[in-house]
Order: sequence, then structure tokens, then C-alpha cells
Amino acid sequence: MGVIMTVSTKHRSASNYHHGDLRQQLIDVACQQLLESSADQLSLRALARRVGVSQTAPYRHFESKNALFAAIATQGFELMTEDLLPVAARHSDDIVQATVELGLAYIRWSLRHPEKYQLFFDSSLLDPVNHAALKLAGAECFAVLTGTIQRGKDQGLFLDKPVELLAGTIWASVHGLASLLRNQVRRHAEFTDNPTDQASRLLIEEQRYVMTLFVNSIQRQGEPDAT
Amino acid sequence: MGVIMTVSTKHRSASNYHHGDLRQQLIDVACQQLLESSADQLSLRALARRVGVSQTAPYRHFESKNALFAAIATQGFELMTEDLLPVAARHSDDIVQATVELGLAYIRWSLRHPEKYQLFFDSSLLDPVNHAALKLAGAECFAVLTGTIQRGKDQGLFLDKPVELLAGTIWASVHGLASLLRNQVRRHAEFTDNPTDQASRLLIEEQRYVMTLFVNSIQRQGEPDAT
DNA sequence: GCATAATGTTGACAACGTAAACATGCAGTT
DNA sequence: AACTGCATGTTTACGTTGTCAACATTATGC
Repeated sequence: MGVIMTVSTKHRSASNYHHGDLRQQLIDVACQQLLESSADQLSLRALARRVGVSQTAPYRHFESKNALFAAIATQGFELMTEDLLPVAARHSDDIVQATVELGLAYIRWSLRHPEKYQLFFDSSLLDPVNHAALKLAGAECFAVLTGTIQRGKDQGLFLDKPVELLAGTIWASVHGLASLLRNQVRRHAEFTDNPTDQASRLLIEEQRYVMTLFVNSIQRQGEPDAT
Repeated sequence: MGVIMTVSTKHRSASNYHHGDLRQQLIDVACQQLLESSADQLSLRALARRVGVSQTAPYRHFESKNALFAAIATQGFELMTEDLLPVAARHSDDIVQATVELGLAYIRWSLRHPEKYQLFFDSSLLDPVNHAALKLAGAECFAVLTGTIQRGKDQGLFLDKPVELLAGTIWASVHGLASLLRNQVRRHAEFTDNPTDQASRLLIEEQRYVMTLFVNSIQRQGEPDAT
């Protein structure tokens, strides 16, 4: 008899064969996992296990592990862009401050979502992918900064150089800062008397000040002899 | 009969059972491999094969794959320090320029040894290791910059802030720049009309100018009202 | 309603990291 | 010169992984 209890034994919905939202749930669980352990010990199989699907199910949504990482990074850029846009808007009357706030928001975001942030620049994790959507999402995020700085240039606030150069300079600085802080925060925030730890602690405490230094460096200063 | 050439340095002796210099050769071949493909596809077994030893031989020299990466990074920091020290010395009469040149040397080094550089900050590759030697080597490299900036502070050239903060600010900026450039250069140096690529191209072309902006940001400017 | 695409499963394979047990050669003592 | 201990290299083995191929189940558009 017995039965073929095909359909209903344990499952939350009538049928649990089709999961319904596997793709996004894989992304979420992957991020969760990335928070707990480093990226090279994340396995698709473990993810599948944790979600409760067969070990090859993820391949219906991501053609490879790299593609998963690329998807996370892409989504991450989009989230960050969403986070930055209101910041830029809120300070549209003071571009210098807007730039500072953008940088601070960027750093805050990177510390709040380190698992996604690391994927942005960790080419060892998504090297051969070169996915177009990822590049686009990154470019759109960068565009928030570029747009702000362009407005500042229009107002004569910033140096008379290509906007991509100015934005790139700020971007590099902020990215470097976020990168250093992330590494530090990750190590259980144990600050030793090691000078690098010292530096990290100060950079965290004084991030607003440091950010103003960054923005200062691309401001016109002294006599504005435009050309 | 010749024969016992025991002592001299390292003999690649008649027998090839004992390799003689496996540890360093593993490091070298690993770096070579890292240049050719991304880090997560490097396998200890492939390394062993390439060197011509059994697949578990590396474990006599590195307790894990992570330990190999840590060793490479440690050695990398030492090499970089060797590279930076003469630069700082050469410009000891002009600390501002010394700082600029240090930054440029740093960037040049990172672009010349991207496979080592990526290990410095790519915590996904050497996360659980936390090797003391690595931290020390990193701190010593950082000390080159700190020392230079301290001298500049003594001469009243830089802001009146903790030297770790000033050095950290520069370090973050330069690191961020190097990181962005490395990612760009790695992708076959294809510069598209994508604004991020634009920015990268400009940053490469104008790295000296950008570096002076960085250093500018921690210089005392305007009226020097020391305290 | 049915064909078909989308999604999930099972089974398989080669490669990997790494542990254990064993082999070999070098160094220092006697 | 033989003995012994240690560093180094090898063999074998186990469990896990990424990914492919073949198959099962459901959803969807006509």
C-alpha cells in the first residue's frame, strides 16, 4: 500500500519540488555564508544543502560558481547605488559636502555588507566571468559620484581636470579606505599596538575627517586661475 | 671523486629524491601560476606536478594552501619593502617629494607583481591564517611610509595629526589606486568608453599628478600656524 | 488540454585538500 | 664506519567539490 505519498509529507507548500524562489534564496544564503567564513570555502553544494535542494539545482540558475558570485556582486552594486542616490540628492545644494557624505555612505555600506563588497574588487573570485551586467551595475554606481563631481565642477568647486579623473581619484581613495577598514574589522576588531592596527583604528574613528581630506585634494584652492 | 659536495649551498645532487629547494621553488611556481590564472584555480597538486614532486610533498613545507599564500604574501611584503627603502632614502632631502615617489613606487611595484600584491589584501585567500610573520612584514613595509611622514611632520610639512592617521590616509589612497589599476590592467587593458574604464585610463596616465593630490591633502596649506 | 520550456533530481567523474603510514637520505655521535 | 634521529619526499586513501548528462516534475502558452 502504501503508498506513494508523493506529494505531501514534509513540505511547506503543497509541493516542494519546485522551490519557487531558489535563485534569490541562493544569493541570500550565499551572502550569509560569506559573512561567516571566507569566500574560498563556500561551496555550491553546501549552499544547496542549506536551502534544501539537490546539489545540482543551483546550476539551473547560475551556470557556475563564478556566475553566482557575479550575480551577488551585481546585485550588491545595485543595492549600493540605491543607498548612495538619496545621499547625493539630500546634499545637492552643497556639492562639497555631498561628496564627503557620498564617501562616508560608501564606507558605511562596505562595512555593513562586507560579503558583497569584497566581491566588487576581489578579482580572484570572479575573474573569468566578465559579465556585462556586473560592469554595468558598477558603472552606474560610479556614475553617482561622477554626476555629483560634475555638478561641483560646473560650480567651479573642483579642479579643472576631466571629471573621470577627479571621480577616479576620490573613488580610489574611498575604496582603499573601505578596503583597509574591512580587513581590519574582519579580524574581530582586535586592535593591537601594531602600527597598522593603530592606523586602522584612527582611520575608523576619523573617517569623516579623512574623507574631507580626500575631497579637499580635488578642490580648487588658493587662487582660482581657471583656464 | 668528487663526490661529497655536501656543504656548499644547495646541490641539486645526483639523486632527485631530495629536491633541495622545494619551498622556494613552490613559491616561485605558484606566483607564475597566479599570473596566468586566477587564484582560486591554483591547486597544490598542480604545483607539485609542475615542480615534479609528489602531490603531498608541498605539505612538508606549508601546512596548508593558505599557508603557502601567506608565505608568498610575506615574502612579497619583504620584497616591496626592499623596493621602497631606497626610494625614501633617495629623496630624504625633500619629504614631500619622497612621499610622492614612495606612492608611485608602491603603485609600480603592485603593477609589476600583481600576483603577490593581490594576496596582501585579498582576505578571502588567507583569511584563517593570521600568520604573525605576515603581519610583521606588512607592518615593516608600512613603516617605510610612516617613517617618511614622521620626518615630514618634524619639519612642519604635514598636518598636525597622529602620524598613523596621516600615513593611513596616504596608504589607503595609494592602495585604492593600485587596486583599481590592477583590476583594470588585468582585463587585457581593454579600455572601452565605459566611464569606469575612462577613469582607470586617466588614473594610469596621470598617476603622478594624482599622487601629488594625495600628498597635498595631508600637507599643511595656507598659513602655517603651528601649535 | 497538451506540447514545451523551466526547474529540480539522480548519478557519475575527475580533481582537489589533506591526513596517515611509509621510504629515503643527511648529520651528528660514537 | 655503523647507528640513530630528523628533515624531506612518496604512496595510498578518504571525503568533498565543481560540473556534466540523463531523467523527472511542474508551469505556461497555445
